[in-house]
Amino acid sequence: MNERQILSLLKTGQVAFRHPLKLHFQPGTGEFGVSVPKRHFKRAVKRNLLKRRVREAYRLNRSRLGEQDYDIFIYYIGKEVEDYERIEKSLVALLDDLAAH
RNA sequence: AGGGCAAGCCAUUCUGUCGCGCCGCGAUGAGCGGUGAGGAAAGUCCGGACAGCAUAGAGCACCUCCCUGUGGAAAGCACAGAUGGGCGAAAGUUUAUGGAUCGCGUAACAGAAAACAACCGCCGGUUUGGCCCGGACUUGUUCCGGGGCCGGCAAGGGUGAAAACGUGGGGCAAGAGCCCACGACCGCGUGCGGCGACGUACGCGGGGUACGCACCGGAGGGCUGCAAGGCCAAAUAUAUCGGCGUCUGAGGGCUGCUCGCCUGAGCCGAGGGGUAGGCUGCAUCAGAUAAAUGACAGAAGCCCGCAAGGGUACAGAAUUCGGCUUAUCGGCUUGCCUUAUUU
RNA sequence: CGGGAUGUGGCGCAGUUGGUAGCGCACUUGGUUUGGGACCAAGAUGUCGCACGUUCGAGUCGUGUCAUCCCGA
Repeated sequence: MNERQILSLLKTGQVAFRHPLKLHFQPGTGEFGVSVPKRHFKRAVKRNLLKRRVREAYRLNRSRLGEQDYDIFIYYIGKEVEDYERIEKSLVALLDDLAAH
């Protein structure tokens, strides 16, 4: 996703939240993006680690969305580095809600 | 064996499951093959490459660096060394450094004084009519002591970060490098050693410190930076108002000033309108463009702990290279110092 | 990625030639008032972001470091 797509998604898309993730979504072509704010994690290593965990969780669980494709952008809202299990749990819950909707 | 110093190096390793970027083959798919973070990729503190703009030239400013030699494109760079200081028992380590001392400034508090000096003090004088007080006696135009006054001195003075060479002797009214001997320091000259900073021996001369500014000398510096710059696409408008100007010349020529040179019809301010998407720059086996180089699990090694168990750093490329600085669990190699024991 | 600025009492700020660190608001105590506010008097409050260096002596000078903020397509 490029900057323009993200801005339009943030503007027009819907929002769901479950600690430590915030999910922006709208029906689309299956675009995906992640952001971890520099404000909470000063070191690039930690930001990269969190982005990779979120991406991995999305990759393994995106099939839960079913037929409909969504453009999705995820903010990492938490202030601590959470382990993979916790992140996956949150994301699965979010995706299940979205699919049910 | 313990402790320490210096230099260099490494940055855990394997397996399984599921995956990612780029390149090549393939047909665009499936697939196959290759390749994919660091010693600091970091901070952005220096210096380059590269790019754009500028560049007839001259002078003055300004900024940076400053012991010596070598290396280097250069550097607030590296290595080796010199001298002084700090730390250490030592191995070592750390820090400062051009010249000149003519000029200016500062040295709080304390202290007599912080750089002209003279508060206490020490010494001399106070006479022919000639200051004051006390004492002596032979009662005076006398003598003694003190104060005051005049003059000399800078040795001593609880301070201070720092006090105007040290010790001994001479000298003097008292004193003083005032003079002498020895020593320390500074400068100059000569010899010797060294490429050199410098060291050393001898001789001669000298006597108020430290820091900063200014001064002098040498070396370097055009400016801006990949959000530079190039290409493509998209979009349009300059309505109106004010000021300056068209060869007696506006404005511009991206570090200041002066001269000079080049260019030559627009420029500046208010106000208004449009676009802000993509490719390239981006490499010599990383080369993305909201950014790949991974996630999870299990062993082995190492460390801590009686054990259960825990720990296994700092940290993630964004045009690129040479340095510097900072962060960093732990380990290896080599050389050296030191302590203890045994032989 | 590049350029620039700022860190001083609780808050907002001063502090140049290095020499006991200040101001306003807020705070505490006392007075005044029936009570409160306002006013008057007194008082407390500081690792000067952190570390090292230069110096006899650093808020001030130098170097490094941390944090915050601003600007630039």
